Amino acid sequence: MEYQEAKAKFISTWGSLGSLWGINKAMAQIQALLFISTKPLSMEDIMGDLKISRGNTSMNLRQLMDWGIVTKVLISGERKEFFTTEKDVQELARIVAKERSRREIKPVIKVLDEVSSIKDDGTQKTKELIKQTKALKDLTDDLDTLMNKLVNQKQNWLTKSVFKLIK
Amino acid sequence: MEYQEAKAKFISTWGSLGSLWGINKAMAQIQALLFISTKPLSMEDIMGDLKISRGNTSMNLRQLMDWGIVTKVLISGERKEFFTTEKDVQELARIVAKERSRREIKPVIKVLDEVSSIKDDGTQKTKELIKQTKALKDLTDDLDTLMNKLVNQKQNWLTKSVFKLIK
DNA sequence: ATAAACTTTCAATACTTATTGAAAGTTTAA
DNA sequence: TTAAACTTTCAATAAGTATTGAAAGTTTAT
Repeated sequence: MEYQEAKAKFISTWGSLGSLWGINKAMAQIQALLFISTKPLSMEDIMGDLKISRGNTSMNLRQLMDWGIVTKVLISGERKEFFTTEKDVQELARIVAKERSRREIKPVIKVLDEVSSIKDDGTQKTKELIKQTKALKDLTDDLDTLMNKLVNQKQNWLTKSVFKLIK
Repeated sequence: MEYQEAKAKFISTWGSLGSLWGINKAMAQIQALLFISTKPLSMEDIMGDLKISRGNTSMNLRQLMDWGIVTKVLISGERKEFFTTEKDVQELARIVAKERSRREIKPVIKVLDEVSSIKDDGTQKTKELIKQTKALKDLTDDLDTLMNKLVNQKQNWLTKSVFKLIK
């Protein structure tokens, strides 16, 4: 496999995988492109390479910056803006985990908590609703806590954690 | 909040959350309905309660059965088929984790492995592609391993794991 | 073997989400 | 201050997904 083919395969796979880590295709592809680039890229570079429109590029770069995954870099002598992504995969994982927790998991925990706190009117179906949503709330809470714990151990958190659990 | 309101809120939240655990809205809503039901439900029951068509119900029930989350139950004296979902949240989490690993994560690891194994032609950009996809592959691999480890500890795996990591 | 009861399939359609591109907005240099 | 260089916005539209509903298929009882 040649460089071009490998690059295309990587970007396309990472793009369609976006949904797995909660972002859309174009966002994921832009991030992938920056991730394997040896230097910051301009909007023109990105548009050209991925063959997407200026508007699309602009909006998705902004979202990536909102997530804290991509940053603008100013290159002296250049009028255009250039962009880079976080290059360390561990740090990238930390950012993604934190954002997803904040954006998606925490709000769900809140709803589950509300629902599981309704008054027990003594009927079977109410008891079941309370019991099951409570169980789901506890599970979600535990998973969220675990994820944040993992991710906050800066150095080599993953290897260490895997090791702890294996032994 | 009354039973009906709480039930509706739960089903709707769980439905829109489907994407978080990798299934579609109708699938998630059917599962949610079964999850808080005190007895198995027929296709009619589900269609009526969620106000979705027969075809939609049939297809999504089938998918839920493919995932191993929902099972048919035969009720003697009844001609119709009835359905239940796994009621234990821990077991549910195990199933979901395993399926997602198999369907999504493993295939990605394979691609990352292929891409990171291209011949190093000595250029900067090839070196960067290899280095970064390798790092991503290792991370994904570790996360997948960790998830499967977690999930295979049958009893109270989550609480235990959280405890281990905290202390 | 027939028909009623029930389930599945799938082409048509509705709904949702992503993308374009050109106009409006902003910044910089002279 | 002007205009060129660049970025953002957003209505229109395309692309992608989910849903319907009716016809075809299957099972069961007689």
